[in-house]
This record gives sequence, structure tokens and C-alpha cells, in this order.
Amino acid sequence: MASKSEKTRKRILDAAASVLSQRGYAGMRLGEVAQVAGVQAPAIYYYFASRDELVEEVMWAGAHDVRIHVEEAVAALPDGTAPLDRIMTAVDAHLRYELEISDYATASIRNARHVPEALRDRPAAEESLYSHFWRDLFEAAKKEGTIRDDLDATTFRMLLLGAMNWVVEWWRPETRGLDEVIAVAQDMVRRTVTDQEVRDPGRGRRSLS
Amino acid sequence: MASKSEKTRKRILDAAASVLSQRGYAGMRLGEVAQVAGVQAPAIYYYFASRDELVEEVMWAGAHDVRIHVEEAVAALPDGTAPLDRIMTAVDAHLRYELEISDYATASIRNARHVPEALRDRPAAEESLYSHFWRDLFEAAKKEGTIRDDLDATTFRMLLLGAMNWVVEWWRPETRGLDEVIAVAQDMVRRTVTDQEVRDPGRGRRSLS
DNA sequence: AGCATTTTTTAATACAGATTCATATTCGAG
DNA sequence: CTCGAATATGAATCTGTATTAAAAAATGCT
Repeated sequence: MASKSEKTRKRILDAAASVLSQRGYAGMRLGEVAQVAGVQAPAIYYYFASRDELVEEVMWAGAHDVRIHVEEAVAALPDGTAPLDRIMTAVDAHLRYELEISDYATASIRNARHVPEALRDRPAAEESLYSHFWRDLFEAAKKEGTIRDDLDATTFRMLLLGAMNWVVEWWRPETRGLDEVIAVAQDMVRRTVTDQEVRDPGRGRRSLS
Repeated sequence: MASKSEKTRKRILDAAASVLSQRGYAGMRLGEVAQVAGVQAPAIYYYFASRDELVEEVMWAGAHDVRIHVEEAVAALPDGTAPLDRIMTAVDAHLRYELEISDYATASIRNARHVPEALRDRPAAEESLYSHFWRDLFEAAKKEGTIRDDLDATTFRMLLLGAMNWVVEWWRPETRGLDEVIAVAQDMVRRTVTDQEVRDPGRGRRSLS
């Protein structure tokens, strides 16, 4: 099952995700990946056909994992959870996963538009599913009447995703707690989306203490 | 004046900004830069010591130009313009410049954390000035009382800049008017930042910690 | 243990671009 | 219009990294 071989492959992939997330596509060297994985560089070729194939798998996994993680977090909410609260949970899950949990996610977000076009297809398909998921979240809220009619929800969704994705470029855990970032992002959504009102306390996910 | 030489140098720089903004640091080839500039690749070395020096100059110019453009747009407002309106103008200027006007700005935003560290110092100094400018804008609004006390303005500012910077990753002029994007971004700021009445029957204005 | 297969290593090669060089062309002052 | 300096080119080189190849080591099966 978790054979030696499978574990080595995983170590290489993890190392690639880490290096890619820190150095970016241009700065990633197979030598460093190998070193982090505790292996010699040519060993990588036993598992991957090329550097680009390795990168593609990291990028795909990152896009996939974020999507699954966020979808599951939302799916785990009790039935009848308000659409806006689902969005709050999605914001929380996206930021936590991207910033605290997964190098794959970080790598995927930072490098999506920096890798050669030939590598983008599979990851892009995942991103498309993810984007669709968010669209559904917002449409449910709109249908319910939580989102004011005069908001261009699609554009706002893009801005929100952008704000969250860009956090990897500036956030440092030693400077600011992640909880604060999440709280502000959620606040921004709630206030932008709703019609001049804030939901009853106790319902929304509010991670201020 | 605008000697032939100076014009050629400018053409090369413009070409580099264009290629860098589209292909990213990893994808930029001196061959393509030369082709766009209408020159042979080695000619670049008459004006720049290396590929990286060329990149650094583009990055610096991008960071510098955005800053100047936005600062001037704000400075051009009538005396006594409300702090919040200054912020709105800054949002407008930043997005317009980044998306419609300057390849340098686009290149600088997209590649800031993708170029080798050795190239980051000069551009980073510009970014720091720009960041400081935004801090001042928000502090003026806070001092005036426009920004609600319970908002973590610093974090919000970072999220806002991120949302705006990320627009280069998804916006396509043929899909959505830039004016709409700007309007939504401004709306997001206004609603997040200002103190709105809470419609929460039976309870007074709620205060978050 | 002995042997075939899988995995990993060390040493060699390939290659895409950046960079240099020697030479040609263009420019502009006189 | 001419000649020295500035600018640009084509062909050659250099370099860092990815990639292969050949050999060695580890694994696991009977």
C-alpha cells in the first residue's frame, strides 16, 4: 500500500510544492526539489517524465485540493444554513487552506498564470469547477434575497477571490493573525453584499474574540 | 533630445514591459523582446548590461509610474475633498492605470514576487512608498471619523490592494467594462469602511470587540 | 541465501537562451 | 561630404540546468 516507492514519489511532490510555492516557477530548480526530498536530482525522472510534468501535477493537486477542501467545509454545514453563512465558511476555508495548510494550494495560486500554457489545461479545469462552485454560492444567496439587487455579484466575486488569493503575497504569520485576516475578509463580504444590514449575531461565523 | 538612441532604448524597454506583462518573468525571451522592439537581440546589450537589469528597470518603472499616477490623481482633487472620496479616486486611478494604460504597471504587479531576489530592492522601495501613501489615505479617513472604529484598516487595505492587483489575472476588456469593475471595487470600499446602521431589532448598535 | 526487479546514484550529455565578439552600418559634427 | 564615434548585426561562445545513460544498490520473492 504505502510502499516505499509511493512514499518517495510523495516526498518529491511535496518538495516540489514547497519549492514552487516559495520560489515560483522561474526559480524552482530540480536540484533544490531533490535536496528537499532527500534524493538525487535524476531520481525525479524515475517518477516524472519531466520537470514540467512534475509542475503540472503540483498545480493540479493545488487547484483540486482547495476546491475539495472548501466544498467539503461548506457541505459539512447543517442543512438550512443560510447562503450568506455558507459564503462566510467558504471564505474561511479558502484562506486557511491556502495560507496554513497546503503548499500545493499556495503554489497553484501563485503560479497559475506563470507556467507555460502547455501546462495549464488540467489545472484550469479544476479552477473552472471551483469558480463554478463560488458562482453557485452567490446565486443561492441572490435567490434568497440576501444579496442586494444592485450589486454586480460576478464582479464582486472575482474581486473577492482576488483579494484572498493575493494574501499569499503579503501575509506573514508573525505579523498578523490569520483569524484577523479572515474576519476582515468576511466583514467585507457581508457589508458589500447585504443591503445595509448586518445579520443577527450568533448566526454568522465571526472569528473575532 | 529625443535622439535616435534614446528612442531605441525606449522601444526596447516598452517591448520588455509588454512581453513581461504577458509572459511573465519565466516566459520572457530576449528574442521576443527584440522582435517586438524591431531590433536584433544583441542590440539590447548596447543599452542594458543583462536581461536582469532590463527586467529590473521595467519593474521599477512600473512601481514608480503607478505611484506617481495615483498620487497625482489624488493631488488634483479640490482642496477639502473628503478623505473617502480621495480613496475612491485612488481606486479608480490605480485600476485604470494598471489595466488600461501601462504595461509597466501590469508587469510590475504580476512579477514582483517572481523575479530573483537580487532584482527586488529598487522596485520594493517604490512599492513601500506607494504602500505608505495608501496608509496615509486611510489614516486621514480614520482621523476624520469616516472609517468605523472597529475595522482593522490595515488588513482591509491589504485586501483591497490585493483585489485590485489580482484583476490583471482575470479581467478581459471584451467581457466586462472596466468602469463596472471600478464601480464595484469602490462600492466594496465604501460599504466596508463606513459605519452602517445595523438593523437588528431590539438591540442597539452592535460593537465588535 | 540467491536472483530478478525496482529504485537510486554518479557521471556524461543535450540544449535553450543569454551573452560576447568581431564586423558592418549609421549618425552627426565639422 | 567625410570621417570618427555611436549604434546595430550575424555568427560564435558560454552557462546553467534539465535530461539520459550506465552502473550500483536496495528490495522482496521463492
